[in-house]
Amino acid sequence: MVRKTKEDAQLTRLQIIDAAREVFLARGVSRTTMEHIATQAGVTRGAIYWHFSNKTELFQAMREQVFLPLIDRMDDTLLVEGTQDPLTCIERFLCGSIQTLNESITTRQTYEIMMTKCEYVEEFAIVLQQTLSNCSSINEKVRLVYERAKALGQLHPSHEPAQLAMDTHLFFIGLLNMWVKDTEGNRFRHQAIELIKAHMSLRRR
Amino acid sequence: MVRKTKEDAQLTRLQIIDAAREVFLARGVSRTTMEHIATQAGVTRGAIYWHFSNKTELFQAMREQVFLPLIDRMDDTLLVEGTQDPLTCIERFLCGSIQTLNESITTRQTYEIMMTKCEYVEEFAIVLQQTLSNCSSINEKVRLVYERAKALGQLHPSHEPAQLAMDTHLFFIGLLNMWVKDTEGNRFRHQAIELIKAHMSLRRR
DNA sequence: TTATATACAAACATGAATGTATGTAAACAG
DNA sequence: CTGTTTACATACATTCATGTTTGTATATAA
Repeated sequence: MVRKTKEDAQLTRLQIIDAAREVFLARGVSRTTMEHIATQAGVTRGAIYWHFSNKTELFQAMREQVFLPLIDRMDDTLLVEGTQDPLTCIERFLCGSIQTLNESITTRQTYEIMMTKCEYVEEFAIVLQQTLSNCSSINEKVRLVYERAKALGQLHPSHEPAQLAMDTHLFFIGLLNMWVKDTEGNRFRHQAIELIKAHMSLRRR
Repeated sequence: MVRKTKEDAQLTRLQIIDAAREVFLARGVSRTTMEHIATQAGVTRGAIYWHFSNKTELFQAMREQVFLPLIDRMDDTLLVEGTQDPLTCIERFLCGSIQTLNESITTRQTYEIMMTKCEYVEEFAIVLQQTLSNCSSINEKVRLVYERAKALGQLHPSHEPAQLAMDTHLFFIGLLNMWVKDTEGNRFRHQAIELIKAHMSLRRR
């Protein structure tokens, strides 16, 4: 059972990433051994070291699997103007993210790993910086939409788009945090959508 | 240089905790070795194992050093009613927490460790649960204060205290997260107070 | 058809890190 | 003044994870 076809190889690669995600979630990234992942994937460490040079690279692959498509979706939802009124745009974006978490186990697990099962030091410190700059760009985009809302007179005159955007952004970071940490699912998960709507209704004139 | 007096012993205990905090911050909890901590503290592993049975216990000690006093302060600020109007109460509580982070290096470092340099698995999973229940109680207290505000007619009639509390709570979690992660200090740290005031002003009638 | 590169498995060598056990000098109790 | 306990340092044994090397069967290119 060696030397598979190229497609077979890509399949084991995906199996390894899947296995890594499971084990990372259960044992934390640091305590996870290549051996753990190999066993979970039904291969040997040799296979893993063939596809990835070390655990960090494997972690990055797992991360990109969910984050790259997510960034694309963000632009679609937030920046396609004209179709909807701005505030609904933001609301949809926030709800959409929660919905993705609800529907995609992979995304959910990856978020949980990144928030509570990973230490951002040395090679991983970059990830934190990437996340931060990602946050900045979200914030920027939300601000632009609030600008449009203000131009359309949908906001209270005393509210500044920049501050509203930051407030929404921080609210959402908090929501994501609690959503992910609330693994029992009783407290936040099923009322997240309501919370978003309540948050947005604070802004509507 | 052995067998210090009891006070000396307590002092080395504190030195060990200090050293642990420094090393945890720099290398992450998992990658930190007892040897690392010992070297930083200027003792041997023997000293550490005398005071703490393992790394987890040492971590807990470091954590309690800042979190126990913090919980006390929270009650004081939030629950002493009558002196101030409710909304100012909340605002003061939020600003006070940020101020503590600004003033106390120990608190700041401990928060950073707990947010980005620690994996919440196995023995550490309890910490996450503790933090969550802590959050619930904060949320509860904030809600009570919003109830008072509503009774005093300080809120828009359409705003429910429970939802406002959750919104404020999530905003604050997000703010803490970004504050801590923004180690360069240029983006969030110096505008945190403004953000809190803007957030609260959204609520005032 | 043969040579080579691929996709792994298996074996090996090395380097930690942990916990414990033992040693020891000084504080303290009597 | 002596015995005991304290507060460590030192030494030891064990476990374990990593990266690399080697082996190998098969796809694939030529």
